[in-house]
Amino acid sequence: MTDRTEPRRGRPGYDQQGILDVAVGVFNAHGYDATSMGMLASSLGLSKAAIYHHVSSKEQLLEMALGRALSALEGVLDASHERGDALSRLSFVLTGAVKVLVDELPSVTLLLRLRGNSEVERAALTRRRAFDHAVTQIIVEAQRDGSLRDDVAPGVAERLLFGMVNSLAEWYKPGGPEDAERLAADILAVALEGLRAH
Amino acid sequence: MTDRTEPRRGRPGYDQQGILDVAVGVFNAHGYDATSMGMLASSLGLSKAAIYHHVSSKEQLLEMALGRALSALEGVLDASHERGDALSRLSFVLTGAVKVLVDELPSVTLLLRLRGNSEVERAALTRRRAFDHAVTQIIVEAQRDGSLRDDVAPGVAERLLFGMVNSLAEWYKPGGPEDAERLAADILAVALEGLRAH
DNA sequence: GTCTATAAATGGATAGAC
DNA sequence: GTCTATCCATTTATAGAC
Repeated sequence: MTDRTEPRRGRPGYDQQGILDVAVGVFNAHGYDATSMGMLASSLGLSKAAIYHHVSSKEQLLEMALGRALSALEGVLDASHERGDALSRLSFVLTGAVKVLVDELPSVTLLLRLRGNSEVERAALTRRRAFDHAVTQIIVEAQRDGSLRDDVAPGVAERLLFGMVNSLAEWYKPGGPEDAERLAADILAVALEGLRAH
Repeated sequence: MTDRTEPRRGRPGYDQQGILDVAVGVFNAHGYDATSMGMLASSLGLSKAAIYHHVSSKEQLLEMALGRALSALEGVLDASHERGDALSRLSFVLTGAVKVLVDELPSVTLLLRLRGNSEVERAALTRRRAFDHAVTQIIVEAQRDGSLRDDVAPGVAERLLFGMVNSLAEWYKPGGPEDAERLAADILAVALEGLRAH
C-alpha cells in the first residue's frame, strides 16, 4: 500500500494519488452523484480537462477509492483467522474495522453510501456483502460455543454491530476528543456488555 | 397525518401524495441526486411535464418527504416527556424510533442520507441534530441517576445507539422475518445488556 | 391531468495548443 | 501537466395544446 501523504519528487502539479485524495473528499462532502467534474476541478484549482490527464473518468476515481476501502476491510478479516476462539475473532474484527474506518475514513465513507447505480458500485457492494457474511459466520460460531447470547439472530446482530461501527463515518472527526482506540473500546463495551450500569 | 394508502376518490391519474410516494421510493433506490425527473416520470408512467402539475420542483418532493420523517421522529420525543425516569424515556425513544423507521421507512431513509447540498437539506439536518441533542440529554440524565454506565461519553453513546437504529434503513425489509417489535426488543437488549452470554 | 415540444443550463468527456 | 474551446447528452423546468 503506497503512502498517500509522502510529498512527491518532481512535484509539478498533481499526480493521480493527489487527484484521488481531493476527489474523495469532495465526493464525501456533497455525495458522489452530486459532485460534478467542474466542482472537482475548482477544488483542485485545475480545469476540468486537466483531470482527464490523470484519470480516464469520474467513475475511475470512485473505483480506486472503493478498492482501497474494501482491501483494508478484507485485510482485517484475513488477519482475524490467526486468532483463537470466535469471540476473540469477533472482537478483533470489530476493533480492526474501527481502526480502518478511522484510518481510511474518506474511502470507507464513500463505500458506505453506495446505491448500486453502476457496475462499479454493484461490484463493490457484492464485495462488501461478502465481508458482512463472513462476520456473520463468526457470530454464528460464537453463539454455538456459548460465548454470545443466541436469542438475537446472527444476521441481525452483525448488522447492529456494524451499524455502530459504520456510524463513525457520519460523525467521527479526526483530531476530535475521541481517538480510535477509545472508540473501539467503547463500541466493544456497548456491543458485549451493554450500556446499563452494573 | 393523512393516510397514504387510502385509495383516492375521483381517481383520475395521480394526486400529490401519490406522486410523492413513488418519488421517495425512486429517490431511495438510486439516491436523490442520481434520480432525474425523467426516471421519476417513467416510474410514474407519466411525462416529465405532468409531474410539474403536482409539484413545483424535484426539491419540493424532497422537502415534503423530509418533513414527514422529521415530524414522526419529533413526535416520539414529545411523547417521551410523559414518561418517568430517564432510562424509561430512553427506552421509549429507542423503541419509538424503531417503530418510526419501520412505519416511515422511505422518508426516514431519505433523511438519513442527506449531505446538506441545499437549503432544504441543511434545514432538515438542523432539525435532525436537535433531535439527537435531545436524546443525548436523556442519556446525560440517565448517567447522572446511575442507571447507565458513565464511562462512555453521552454523545458517543447516543451516536452508537442511533447507529444501530438507523442502520435499519440499510437492511430492514418490510415483511421480512423480523417485525418491528422484535427488532426494537433486539436493539434495546443489545444496547442495555450487550451480546455476551450470561 | 396529461401531453409534445422546447428552452436554458449543466453534465461528462475530448481536441489540440502550449 | 495544464489550458481554452467545444461536443453532445442529459438535466430541470416551462409553454401551450388537448
